[in-house]
Amino acid sequence: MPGYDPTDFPAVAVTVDLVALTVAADELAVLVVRRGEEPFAGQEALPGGFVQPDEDLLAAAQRELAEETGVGPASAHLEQLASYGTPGRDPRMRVVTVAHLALVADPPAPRAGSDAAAARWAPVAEVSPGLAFDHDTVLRDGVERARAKLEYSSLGASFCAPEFTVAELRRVYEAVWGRRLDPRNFHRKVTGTAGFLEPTGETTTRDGGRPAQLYRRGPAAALHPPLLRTDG
Amino acid sequence: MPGYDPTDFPAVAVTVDLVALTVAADELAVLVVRRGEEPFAGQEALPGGFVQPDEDLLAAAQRELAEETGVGPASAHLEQLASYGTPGRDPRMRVVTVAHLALVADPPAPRAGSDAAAARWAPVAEVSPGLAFDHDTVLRDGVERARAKLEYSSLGASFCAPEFTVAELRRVYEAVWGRRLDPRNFHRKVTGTAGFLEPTGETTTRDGGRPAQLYRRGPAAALHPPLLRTDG
DNA sequence: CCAAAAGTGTTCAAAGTACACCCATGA
DNA sequence: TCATGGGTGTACTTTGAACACTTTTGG
Repeated sequence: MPGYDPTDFPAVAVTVDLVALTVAADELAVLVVRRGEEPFAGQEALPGGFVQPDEDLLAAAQRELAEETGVGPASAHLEQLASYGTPGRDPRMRVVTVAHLALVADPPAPRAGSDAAAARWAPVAEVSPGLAFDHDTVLRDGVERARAKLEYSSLGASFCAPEFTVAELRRVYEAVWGRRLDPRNFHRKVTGTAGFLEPTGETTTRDGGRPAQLYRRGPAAALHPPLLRTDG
Repeated sequence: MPGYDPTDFPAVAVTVDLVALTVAADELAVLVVRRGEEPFAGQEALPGGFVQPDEDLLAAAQRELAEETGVGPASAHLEQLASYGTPGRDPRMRVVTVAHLALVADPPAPRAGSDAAAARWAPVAEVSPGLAFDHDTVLRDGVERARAKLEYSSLGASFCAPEFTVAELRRVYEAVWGRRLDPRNFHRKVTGTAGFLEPTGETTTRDGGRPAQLYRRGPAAALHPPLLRTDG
């Protein structure tokens, strides 16, 4: 391994890409931007950009998320997903991208004024085959990660407002997994798991029916046993 | 996002690092190399190196693994782990490393003749606090990933020779998890899960006791329900 | 009153856990 | 013979799954 010098190693650009997911209208949606330039001009792509010289990878992803949606670090879950660096994935030059997964609570209207002209939240199935670069693969990996994480963590609450009902949380699970869940067993499961939910003491009737308890996300990370395999 | 030009984006080097694990003497061991130059000269580090201009990330990791151990792609499981790019993690310049996790069956004597002079398989606890760069973190993440994957896949067999007994496989699990398992329930579990093991029809007495059936790894990926929480 | 949704109780089946027990081998 | 480890059977407990049922709101 020779000494490090800019001429010693290949020219590689490092970017961060975002798989930003939200649940809107009981459907899993992803943030995409319309490309204005070649390559893939006119096609949609995941938002992304260069990592700045003194910027951590996660910080770069946070910056991108804020730029495209206005969502700050406090209102979304953000974690690294995987890196993609196949030669030729960007025809212009060698680009290694570190993809990140963001779970966003409320679908705030994407800011049209920023550098990414036309950003929008689109149902995953609507854009999924058809994204630029290798972003179909990246999106698939992100959705798969999100599905897996709901099963053994309390991350599903990241898709909900700070205070939410069990029914709202259940609709998140149903949207992400694409499967109906038994409301009664779901209720028993999430309220019966220590640390998963924190009751606020207040109730609401916004779902219809009788007043429902409002909860906040609890500190628990584990839900481990397979969470409800059935439908209702 | 401006056009791509080597002067437009920060100079970043991309490397691959390896968390190569094996089970030797009923203990989880990791491949480390002794550094000969600054920074961290004299300290041990995970093996790694630059990604070549037209080389895929996984291919680069395969090359590194072969260079350091002589192990080819067929005899080891290799997957991407995560990327680490905190500014300053390498004092010389900005380096983003894509860490990979390798599970190696037999601990072949590391090749001393290669560019990494002194490579060795060391018990994880022996080197763990004390590695160069941020490699303690990388190693911790790799071990955590390995532990998790054993629970819901048949990857444990990657630590065994092509043909192995249930007892050998159990010792792998015990080494990785650092916990004793009930031999009888373990046997029932792995032989009772469809696709997990493939009997070869032959037996051996190398473990002592009565002749034991030899198995190969089956195609199954899922083991899902929590695999044995108890000790013997 | 009726529909809809929250929340509880009950029952059944499946899976993990503990452990007694037998079998085959080598020393 | 005895110690060692492979392999089977069995009983107990926990958990998921299905579903009947009551309660409380809005229309």
